[in-house]
Parts: sequence; structure tokens; C-alpha cells
Amino acid sequence: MSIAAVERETGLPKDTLRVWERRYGFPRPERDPRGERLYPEDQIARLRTVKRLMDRGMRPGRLLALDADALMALAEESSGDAPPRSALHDLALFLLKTHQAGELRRELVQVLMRDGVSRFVLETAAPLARQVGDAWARGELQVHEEHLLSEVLQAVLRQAIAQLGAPAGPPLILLTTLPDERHGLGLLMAEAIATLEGARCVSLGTQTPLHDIVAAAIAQNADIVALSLSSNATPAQTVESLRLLRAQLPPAIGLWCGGAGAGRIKRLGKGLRVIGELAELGAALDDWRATGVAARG
Amino acid sequence: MSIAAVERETGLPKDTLRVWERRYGFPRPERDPRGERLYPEDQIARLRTVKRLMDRGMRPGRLLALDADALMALAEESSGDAPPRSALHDLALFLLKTHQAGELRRELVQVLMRDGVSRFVLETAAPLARQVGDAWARGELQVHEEHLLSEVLQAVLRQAIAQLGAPAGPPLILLTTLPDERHGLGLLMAEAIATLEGARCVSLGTQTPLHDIVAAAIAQNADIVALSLSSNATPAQTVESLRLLRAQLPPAIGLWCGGAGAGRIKRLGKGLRVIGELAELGAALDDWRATGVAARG
DNA sequence: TATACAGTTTTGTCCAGGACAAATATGAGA
DNA sequence: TCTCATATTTGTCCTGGACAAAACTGTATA
Repeated sequence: MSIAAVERETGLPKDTLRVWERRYGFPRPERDPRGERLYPEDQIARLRTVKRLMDRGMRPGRLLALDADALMALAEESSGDAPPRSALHDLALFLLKTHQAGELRRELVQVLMRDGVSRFVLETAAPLARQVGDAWARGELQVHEEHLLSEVLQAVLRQAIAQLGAPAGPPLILLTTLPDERHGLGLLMAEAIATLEGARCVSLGTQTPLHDIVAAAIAQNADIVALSLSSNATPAQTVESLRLLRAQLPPAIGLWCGGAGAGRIKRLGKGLRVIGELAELGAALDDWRATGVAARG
Repeated sequence: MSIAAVERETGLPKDTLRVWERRYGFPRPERDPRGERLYPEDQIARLRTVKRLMDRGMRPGRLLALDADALMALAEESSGDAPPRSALHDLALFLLKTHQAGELRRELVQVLMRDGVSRFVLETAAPLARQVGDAWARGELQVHEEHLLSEVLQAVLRQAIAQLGAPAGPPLILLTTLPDERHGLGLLMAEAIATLEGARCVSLGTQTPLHDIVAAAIAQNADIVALSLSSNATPAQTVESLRLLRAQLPPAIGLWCGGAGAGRIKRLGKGLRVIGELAELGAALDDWRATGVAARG
């Protein structure tokens, strides 16, 4: 497997793979006749484990010094501390592990009907997404099971949004994610809440280049650009993107961001509103309306 | 703007940007105090145009030798040859350009109700997606407008799939895309058609690592893994991925692929079925059922 | 006139090994 | 126990060279 394929598989950049090899002696791929790296399957598996433990906060220097057995032992051990869960989350995780996608979907739709859109998003969907992310980091759940939940939740949420109908606004909110952010679930949850609060929402989906976010915001005459920041990108990259975006966006257009990755950002520039929790979105919209059009020019 | 940011913005890899600079003298970024490249906005805009023309089939050597004016002239000129369209497509493109997302959605839902799912997908959604892609390549449509159509079509299609209900199968089809493929529209269209034909579909969404496609196929006990290949990735990369996937997947599980990128692949290995057009999917499913379980082991 | 083939050019991706600053950990003093 | 300064770790960037796959060219054949 070539270095490009390993980058796609594991998410570890080529530069990082090469510098690890130089510094820590792992991975130690074979070479093809051209001298290019060829990674055997067992080293890729080990890299996957390393990545998973790094997402739990561990540092590569220690992990890469470990041999395969010690690494597996560490992965096992660190999966011990499971957080408390509700009965519904237990059921959802069980259905996910046994791959009963249809059943899971029915269960979630039932909760949606019982609790309504707002409670469903805040009390069921958001905590579930978080717990599944944690379970993945602990190695309890595989990536494809996380993908599956994301897909099922997306179907349920889109159905809910469609049934809400389109409010007249204002504000008009443009929703999307930065180019390196692949997770679209937070976006959909925000869209559901905002639509419920009477805001008109236009979503561009995930991974929109900055230039096109700006172009869309101007073309649509949006009041607010809302970004969902998840956990993948480095804080430095995210801060740079937000800075560029704020600079290119007309000052009258608000820039809001939320999601798991929003909390990590410390040096947030001016003209940027951070929504720490989805539950705050409603209050933020009230604020926006209270401030009045005049104050915003 | 750093080289990493330009890669995110334009989709051109860092290595390519550096080698272009060395060979053709463009782009010619400034340097920060550390000696790192800083790309000014006008060069990024020019790179965007180059990328767009390259997606139309032109070669970088010529494009990069042109100055800014000649490049713009070429871009204008090449946008001249528009293909024939139907009245509906004209209307859809008009609504897209004037950013009337809600109206577009209503229009599409109406066509869906009138024609049924199958005709809607084959005669409306698929040609529309293709034409919008072409219009983007010609520079008539901006990226965000393409994103918007994708989002609206996704909403409509998911609604249609939800209303179809879940068939019992067989076959059980696992749908997803390769890790570097971000377009999920083809996937959804395939899911709609296959569901309509009585196949049970489980979608993992876009960008699943190969290892997890295999794990999911085995865990779900799938009969077929269906991939949607769009236009972005290099043929060589795609072929490598398909070869690896075929090797890791149990032989009894079929590997099917379709989409705009499937046509470009020439050296397709054994055990791989290419669906040239969405309309062939139904016939392929009939084939699969006719072949019988025994023959597949 | 159209098609198949061989030779040439173009082009993207890989390599090595060095460098540096941002992020993180560690230890000293209040 | 907390705060701040220092040391270590770590990812990303740099240069300039290399090579094979892909694309284009022109020639020979049906």
C-alpha cells in the first residue's frame, strides 16, 4: 500500500508518516523497486490504533515507542472508562453494533414523534452523536458504525426539517462547514433548531471552500453565516480559516460557529460568535433579533 | 494565504503547486519572514480558473504559460458551447442562479410527485446534476450554486426514499464512496433506484476508508458493495483503491461501481461490475437474482 | 479517410534530510 | 495549590532531484 493510500486510510499526512519513520523508527515500510514506500497491512493496523489513541489525547512519541503488544494492551486498558448512558443510548448503541439500521431508524423516529424536534435534537441526537464519537475513540465502535449512525440520523433529521416547512425569516442563515470538515451532522442539527426558531436556513452541505462561502453569503444576501466545527482539524488551521473568512465577509454579515471544535478555539477574533451548545442557538437568535437591524447597518 | 490554505481552497496539492512554480514560473507567491510561501488573492483566483479549465480537459502547461488576460479570454471563450437543455432544466438553472432554493425544491418535489421516483431520478435528477457540473466547468455557475443544488436534490431524494419504505431484499446492498470522493448525490440516486427495485440498501455516506468498507460489508453480511465514483480522483488512484478493495473483500460479495468516474476506468480487474448508466442498475439487479445463490457460493 | 502503433513530451507524485515555531510538558517560585 | 518561565516534542514547510504514467505526436497500415 502506497504512502498516499495510507494517508487516505488513516488520515495521517504523508509528511507526518515520513517524519515518524525518521524519528521514531515506526512505521518502517518496505520499498518497491523505485524506492517508494510500501506499507504492509499490520503496520497500517498499528497506525490506525495510534491515531485512535492520539484522538484520545495521547502523544505520538510514547505510542510509537511501544511495540505492537504494548500498544494493544494500552488500547484495551484505555477503553475501560465508559461514561454513564441513558437507556435509549444503550439501545441505540446496541442496535448499531448489531447493525440493525432499519430498527434504529424506527426507534429514533418514534422518539422524534414523542418528544418533538427540539427535544429530540437536544436530548437525543446530539448526546448520541457525542457518545458514539467517544465510543469510537475508545475502540468500542468501528468507523463504519459511526458512519451508519450519522447516515440514519441524517435521514431522520432531514425528514423532520422537511415537515417543519420553510419559515419566512429573518434572519437568513447560511449553513456550511470549512473545507477540511467532513462531519455534517452538527450542521443538520443546527438547521433543525434554527428553522424551529423561525429563521430561514440555506445549507450548502459540507466542505465549502472559503471563497464560495463568501460568494454564497453575498449572493443569497444572508444575515448570518453559521459554521459547524468538529474535531478533526488543528486549532491553528481553523483559526486561520476563520480569520480569512471574517476578513472577506462583509462586516454586516454575522459569523457564528459551534460544534465540538468550537470549544478548543481560544484566540477567537472580533466579529465571531461562538455557540458553545446547541441549546444556546435559540438565545443567540433572540439576541440577534433584539439588537435590531439599525444597529447592524 | 499559506500553501496549505491554497490546497484547501483550490484542491491543488502542495506538491503540484511547488512544481508548477519551479517549472512554469506560476504561481509566484511572496514569502513570509520564515521563507514560507504566501499566495496573494489574485494568484489564487487565477489558480481557480486554471483548475476549472483543466477539469474541462485542458493541460496545465499551456494554461500556466498564459498571462492573466489571455487566461480570462480563454475561459470566456470556452463557455460559449452550451449543450441543449429541456425547459425544466432551464427553469432549474434559473432558480439556482437567482438563489431561490425554496422555489427550486418545491418545483422538484412537484416533478417527483408527477413522474414517480424512477422517472424523476433517471430523467430529471441525474441529467440535472450532470448539466450543473458542466455549467460549473464552463464557469456559468459558481461552486456554491452547485453545492446548493446538491443539497436540495439530497433533501428531495431522501424524502422519496423514506416514503418508499424498506424492502426485505435480497440482495442487501452496501452503498458508499471511496475516501477521496466527496460527492454523495450519485449514491443517493442509486439508493433510490435500488430500493425501488426491491433491494435492501444500507448507506454509509461518503468517504469511507477501505478498511471500514470491508468491515461493514462483512458485519452487515452484504451481498453487494456499490460505489459511486465521481470525477475528482485520478484514474490511477481509483484503480488502486478498487484493486485493494477487491482483494480484501470476500469473493462472494459483489463489487459494483457507477458514476461519471466509472467510465474513465479502462483496466478494471475481475470481479468488478461497472454500471455505466443508472438505468442499467435495474437490469444488473435482475441479473444478480437470476444467477442464483448457488452459483455465488 | 480512418485506425493502430511506436516514440516523445508532459505531468504528478515521490524521495531525502534540514529547519523552525507552535503546542505541550516540566519545574521553580509565590 | 497555582502561575509563570524554560525545555521538549511535534507537525508542517523548505529545496531540488528523480521517475513512470498519461497524453500527445507523427508514421505506417487497412
